[in-house]
Amino acid sequence: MIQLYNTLTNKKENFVPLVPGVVNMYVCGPTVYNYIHIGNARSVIAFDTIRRYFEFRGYKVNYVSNFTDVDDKIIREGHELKISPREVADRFIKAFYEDTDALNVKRATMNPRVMNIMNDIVSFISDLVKKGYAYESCGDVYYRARKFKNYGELSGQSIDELEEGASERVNNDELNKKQDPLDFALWKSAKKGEISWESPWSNGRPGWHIECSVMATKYLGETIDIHAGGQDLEFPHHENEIAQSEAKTGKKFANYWLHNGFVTIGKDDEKMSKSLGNFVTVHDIIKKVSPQVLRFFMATTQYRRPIQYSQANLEEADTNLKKLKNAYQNAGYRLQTAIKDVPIESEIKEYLAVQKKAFVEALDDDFNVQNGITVIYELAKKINVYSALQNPAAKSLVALRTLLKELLEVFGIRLTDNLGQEDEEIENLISQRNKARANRDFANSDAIRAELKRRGIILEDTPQGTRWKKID
RNA sequence: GGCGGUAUAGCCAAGUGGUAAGGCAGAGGUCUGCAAAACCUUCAUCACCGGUUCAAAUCCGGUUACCGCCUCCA
Repeated sequence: MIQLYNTLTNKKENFVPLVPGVVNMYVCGPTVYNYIHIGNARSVIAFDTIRRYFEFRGYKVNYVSNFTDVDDKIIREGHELKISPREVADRFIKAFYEDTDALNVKRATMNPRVMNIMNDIVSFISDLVKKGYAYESCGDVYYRARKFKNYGELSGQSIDELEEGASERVNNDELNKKQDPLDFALWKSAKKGEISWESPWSNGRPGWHIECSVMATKYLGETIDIHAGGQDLEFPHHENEIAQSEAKTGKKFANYWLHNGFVTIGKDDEKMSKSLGNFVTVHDIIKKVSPQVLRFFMATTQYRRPIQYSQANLEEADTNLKKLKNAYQNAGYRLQTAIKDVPIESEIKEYLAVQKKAFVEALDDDFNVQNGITVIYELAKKINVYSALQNPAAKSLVALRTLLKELLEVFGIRLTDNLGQEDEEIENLISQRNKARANRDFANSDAIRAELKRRGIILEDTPQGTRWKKID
């Protein structure tokens, strides 16, 4: 039984989907006005990993994540680049896919865009107006927060406390239009020259929160299993989504709310964000660090914990990932000389079952990837020990490395064999080197090894002979 | 001020009452001509104070420090 920490109740709960075997999840996606930063990547990777785990456990996952392509920042960016908002969005949606593909993030079942569902948004808002949950004011439409009785439920705040915070910062212009400082915009009339869409109230565009309510209910149903996003979206974004959706449908919006922790940066572990200006984009980072390493680094930290982004931590992830790759490749190499015609030892069979069970128990517990990765290290060690035996059975080697591969897939890590083969020139150099070694002409043999290393080829002498691989 | 989250070895990090998993780094060793890869051994009393208990990192009370949300942000 999978257990999830539900932000709505602040408790770990058994996960029971509405439809057995199916998970409908909605994940808040980025505003596409720039390359994604590693904080966005963290969220994307965290929920991709969770999705992969659900699939590993046999669920079918319908995964919907939006692109916010109507927004002040996009309009501003468009002005600067002298292109339309749509072109800004197109450009950075393309970049989003490039970056997330590099991170081996599975494509969402669907990535709806705000511009494409304008009619649905207008109709959703109209319903809220009809029901008395929203009102028009000077061409804008606002949501009556106080009218929704559970307002504040998700963030655990009483409405009066929220009111206090809100009243301090609402400016006069807003205050004049709003009946209450807590009310938030569903529709904003366009300023002169701004991109806009027609509506019963004004030519304008939607407020920020409404798109997710519309998309989630439109594509996944009035009640969804899981709604996810960054911790900073808990209030007001998700609070407002609940208010909008539940006021309209009269049904519970989402059964489980999942929020990922932040990426921190610098010696003070400060939150990284676009507004603080201390952000690092994935686009830049993967020029220097293998995207697989970044993926491994993030996927092996439990989604609710903060992640400290630092060179040292990335390097450690790199070391650890290499170790796992080596185990896989060591077994692959040994396969060539392993005994073919014997069955898997029962001890190995049992071992694999025990490890897999331990992995599932770990991840079932609110995706405790730390304990999951411990199982994987244990498995890697076993593989190395088994590979070093006098007479390993090919079938056991295959079974061992298959489990390793399968488990790492959950983290979005793809293992491959990278042993070099069938390169005549390199094979020749290796056999020259081995002749030199046999003659104890180590000066010569080391020179050959150094030359190959210069060309990106690593040699490893094993009891089964010399193998080589490319530096990755 | 309100709400929430952290605090375990040099670093990352498991562990919710029974005597501190795992990884990195470090030290020693095995294998190797030397390497590489790998394996073995070694390395902490859990922020602080007080309490409950036969027994607490784990429960209770208090203190301190850090982070986040309450305004656009994953």
